Amino acid sequence: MVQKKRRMMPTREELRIWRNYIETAETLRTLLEGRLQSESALSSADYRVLLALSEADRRTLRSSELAQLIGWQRSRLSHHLGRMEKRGLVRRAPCPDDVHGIDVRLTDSGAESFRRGSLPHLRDVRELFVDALSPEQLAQVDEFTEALRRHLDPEP
Amino acid sequence: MVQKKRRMMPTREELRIWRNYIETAETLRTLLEGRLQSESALSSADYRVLLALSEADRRTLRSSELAQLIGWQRSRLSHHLGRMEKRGLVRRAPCPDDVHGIDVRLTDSGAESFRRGSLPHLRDVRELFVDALSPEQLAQVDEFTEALRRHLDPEP
DNA sequence: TGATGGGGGTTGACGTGTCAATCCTGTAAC
DNA sequence: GTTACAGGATTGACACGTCAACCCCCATCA
Repeated sequence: MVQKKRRMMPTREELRIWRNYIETAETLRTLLEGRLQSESALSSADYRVLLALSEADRRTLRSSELAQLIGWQRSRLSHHLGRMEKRGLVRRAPCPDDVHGIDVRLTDSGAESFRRGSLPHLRDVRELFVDALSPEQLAQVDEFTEALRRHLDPEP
Repeated sequence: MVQKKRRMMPTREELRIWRNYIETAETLRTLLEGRLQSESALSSADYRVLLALSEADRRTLRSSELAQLIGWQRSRLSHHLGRMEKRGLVRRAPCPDDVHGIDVRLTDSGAESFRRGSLPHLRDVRELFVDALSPEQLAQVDEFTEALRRHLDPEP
C-alpha cells in the first residue's frame, strides 16, 4: 500500500528527515526566543517590530507599512502594538499626512531596549546556528532554503 | 566595528541565511498547519496527540507517558487534552493499575478523525517539502539538521 | 502518629495569534 | 445629498503555550 502510493506519500526515510528538519528548526526558534527573553525582556515579535522601526526614517512607520514590511496581518500588529505601547516601547498617533493611517513611533525607551537586546541576540544566532555548521553546510542551507522558498512562493 | 567582532557576531551573509532558514521553516509550518486544519479540522498539536495514541496499545496511554513521548510539558498536555476531550477526540479516566495517573484513550471519533486527516497530511508533506528538493538536497538537509541537533542537544 | 516530600496532574493568569465583525472616514455613484 | 463602497485600523472571541501555584495521594521517616 505504501509502495503503490509512492508518488503521493513520502517514504519512511523522507518523513524522518522532514520531522527532524521541522522539529530542529522549532527547537532553535524556542531556544533563541528564550535567550532573547531573558537577556532583554523582549519576545521575537517585539524584536521584529523594534528592528523595523529602528531602521525607519525618524523611527516612525505607518502602521500598514510596518505590517507589510514584517509580513504580519493588520489585526496581529494592532494587538501587538497595543501590548508594546502599554510597556512604553512604541507610541501610536494619528498620521498628519494621511487622515487615515496611524504613525507608529519608537520611543526612546524602546530604542534603548532594542539596542541592549540586539547584540546578545546576534551573538546567540552565531552561537546556536552559525557555529554549528561548516561553511559548506551553511552554503547548502542557503541553497536548499532558496529551493524551498521558490517552491512555496508561487503557491497562494 | 562589525569587522572587529567577527568571532562574536554573524556576518551580514550569515545573518541573511539564518533569516531565510528560520522564516522558510516557519512558512512551511504555517502552510502545512493551515492545510491540515482545513482538510481535517485538526491542529498539528491535535495530530501529534492522535498519532501517538493511535499507535499505542489499546489506543491508550498514561498521561505522563504521552507527554514524554511527544515531548510536551504536563501543563500543556493537560490544557490540550481538556480541549480535545471537549471535542470528543479523547477521553480521560483514572488509571486502574496505578492510583496516581490518568489514562488517555482515543475515542472512535478521534481515531476516525486521525484516519481521515493522516493521508492528506502526508501528501501535503510530500508536496510542500519533499517535492521541492532533489535527493541530494534532501540528504544535505538530513546532514546539517543532524549537525544542528548535535550542537543543540548537549546544551541545557 | 504526624510532618515531610515527591510524583502525577490540574488550574489560573497572562502573552500571543487568528478569524470575523466592526468602526471610521473619505470618495465615487446615483 | 444620500447611498454605497473601500481602505485603514481596532475589537472580541477563541485557541494555544508557558509559568507558577496548587491539589492529591502515597511513602518515608522521626
